[in-house]
Amino acid sequence: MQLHLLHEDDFFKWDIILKKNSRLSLALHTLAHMANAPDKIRTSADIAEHAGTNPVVVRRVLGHLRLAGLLVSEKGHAGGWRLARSPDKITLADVYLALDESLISSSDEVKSHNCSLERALHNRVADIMSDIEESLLDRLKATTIVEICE
Amino acid sequence: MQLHLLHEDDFFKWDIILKKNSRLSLALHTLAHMANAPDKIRTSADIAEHAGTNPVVVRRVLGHLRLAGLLVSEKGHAGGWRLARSPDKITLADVYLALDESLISSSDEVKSHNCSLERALHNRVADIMSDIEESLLDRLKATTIVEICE
DNA sequence: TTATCTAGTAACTATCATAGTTACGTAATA
DNA sequence: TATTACGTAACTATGATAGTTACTAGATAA
Repeated sequence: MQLHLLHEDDFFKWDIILKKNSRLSLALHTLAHMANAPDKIRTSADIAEHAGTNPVVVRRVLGHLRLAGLLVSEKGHAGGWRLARSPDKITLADVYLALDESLISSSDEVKSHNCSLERALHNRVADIMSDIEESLLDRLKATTIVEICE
Repeated sequence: MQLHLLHEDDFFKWDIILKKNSRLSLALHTLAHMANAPDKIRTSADIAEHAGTNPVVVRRVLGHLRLAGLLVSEKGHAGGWRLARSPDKITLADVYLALDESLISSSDEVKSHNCSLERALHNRVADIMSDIEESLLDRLKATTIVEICE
């Protein structure tokens, strides 16, 4: 039925490219607004309305930023979200890493590389992908949240 | 029903990140094998079996490379696929661009940026994304198909 | 001429990631 | 004690991708 069952040499995959993913945008959007008025506490409902999405989605995304120590949240009356530290100490790399995405997906399913060509190919490309991710991070580290809303 | 209908300030999106996408891998895999034996003509069925996928998928992906002038294909008896030029003249950037993917997706749906903050944010991030894609391309241009299978 | 082989492509299905949504538990406070 | 807001599970809807079937067009061998 499926051709790839016929061949044990399971195909390996890399991906650069983009994902249909608005988490990064939502995170940056929110952080930028917070940087402009750091003392204001915002509820997920406020943020969702401003960003045109749903409070649960907001809590989901900002939860990653909380885990990464970029935001703090408080429950109950007068609760909500605020920056955990000065916005000039938060870089785009912090945000990117907080969202736990990776530029490179070298599939785990890399099994038997029968031919040496495939092994070589895999290693070469993996090295290049590492280079690329490193330079991506360097570029993101160079910009803080404050700078993107000046 | 949908909150984003309540707010005209339609949210804009960027994406870095990766897509679940094996086209790049299939393309590189195939090109690397062709570089090793440039005179051999390969059918989509051969390639599919070796890559563990389906001939139609192969023709779909390689079709992009043909449009980009990296491969040629011939129909009929003894037809199939081969390199359109020397593999040391094909860089990873050629392949990446042939597949018509873009690292950056600054959504077309960027409508009204009501607040100036959003305009600034959008412009800043777009600039950074351009930087990143440029350096990605530079890195990919630096490696040829021949080099990834040495 | 005819059979065969191969690319090109449309159309459909299956799978998966994501976002959106509802619902409810937990914690804080007026 | 009622209210507010986060935390999170569970479900649905949507869209991208790959896989698959089936067909057409073109090229060659017999």
